[in-house]
Amino acid sequence: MTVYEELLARGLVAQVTDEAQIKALINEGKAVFYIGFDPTADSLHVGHFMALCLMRRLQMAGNKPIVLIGGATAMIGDPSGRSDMRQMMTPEELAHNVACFRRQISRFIDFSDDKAILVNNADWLLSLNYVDMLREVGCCFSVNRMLAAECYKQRMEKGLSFLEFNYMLMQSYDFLELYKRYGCNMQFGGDDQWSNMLGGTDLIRRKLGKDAYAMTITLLLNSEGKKMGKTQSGAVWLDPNKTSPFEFYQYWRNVADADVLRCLRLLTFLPLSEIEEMAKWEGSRLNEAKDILAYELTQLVHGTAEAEAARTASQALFGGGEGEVPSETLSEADFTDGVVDILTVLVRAGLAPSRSEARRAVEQGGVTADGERVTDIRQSYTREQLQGGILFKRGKKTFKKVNA
RNA sequence: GGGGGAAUUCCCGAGCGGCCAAAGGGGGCAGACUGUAAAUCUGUUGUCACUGACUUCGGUGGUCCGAAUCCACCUUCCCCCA
Repeated sequence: MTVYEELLARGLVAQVTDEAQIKALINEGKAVFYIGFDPTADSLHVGHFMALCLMRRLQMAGNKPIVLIGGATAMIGDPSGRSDMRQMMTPEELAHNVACFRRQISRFIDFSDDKAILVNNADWLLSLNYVDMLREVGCCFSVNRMLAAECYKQRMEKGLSFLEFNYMLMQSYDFLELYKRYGCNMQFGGDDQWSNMLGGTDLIRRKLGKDAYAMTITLLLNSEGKKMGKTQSGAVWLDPNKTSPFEFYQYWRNVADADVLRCLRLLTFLPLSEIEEMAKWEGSRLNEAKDILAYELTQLVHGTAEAEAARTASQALFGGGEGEVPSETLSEADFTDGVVDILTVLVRAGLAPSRSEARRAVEQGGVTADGERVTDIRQSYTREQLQGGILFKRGKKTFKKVNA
């Protein structure tokens, strides 16, 4: 199976400019392609992960990846598909984010022996002269066409600032610049990037009279059409300090039945034949597929040791075996007269954001300590009781081992 | 630049002087049922020293016994005209 066929079969391909050309280029390993990552946070998330995996697949097939960090574009903010303007970041925040991105990306892509390139568009965008830019690049864009683009639809109602409106030009300029510098002939990106990417291929054609190609990756949506990789407390991050390997594992272990197969295909490197086998599994057996999904992804992002640990911990909690569970150690200050009350424990362990919520959880019978339901909000524990650690659960899926 | 309108709790959105911690929906959380799934039903959803107190309705100041509700100024956004 060729690389392109595999991408298709996995459902990774959303839109392409010229399928025949793209197919030929990447199958023969002749693509020099780039994907841009705007450092809008201090960690990559699942969407980035998909893009990086795609890079890896293509790199393995002999193509050359260029990772573009959007140090300059992040200062503008891509309005595509957004309903609100992004918050402007300070240069300090940006520099920090860029450093975080670099560190994480290098874990996924092999930069040795010039097999891949990492660049920052701040290196060329920041020094541009406004009037020159308008004359050279601005003249190639039709405002009429831009406004008609699907990605601005929401913004046509809520308002779109001129700042953000320029984002498309910046991204297009990046593609042109990379084409000139490295012979970059292809750009990949999330499906929401389609118009920006087309802007690039258009610009290259107008300025250089050359063809370049673009392909977008399917957005990771669940069966209800919502973006995956998000929890109520925010994104599922790749940084273990922001989303622990255990939480990361649990996120995937808990996907809906209807989404497991799609996730396996889109996110893992497991052979398609194996995944098709799992498609035959029904009912509760799908839990096995979820475990495989969770394990595979945790391994890719955090390594085998962490994946094993997360799996063991998970099985311990839900199955009854033994394993390392996330824990929290109380400090002297948490004890009053040698005891801690249940509400303090829940808040300190991060199982409840406030005492009020902890109280409600207990009152509604949602809290257990070592399997025993806690029924009294005045319940308290001595240092000795906590010495060996007590497993507190809030609901079925959130827990912490608490030690004194 | 001129004219009109809006800002409410996580989101949407009601409220237009006391009965407002603020309707309704969505989302979240918990319980029942389950397979760590989905669907369904129930409860809950500002904080705390929790049958009470405190802080919240863009910001600041004011009127009033009393303001999310009235007045002034400010900030931001939307719409129409240019």
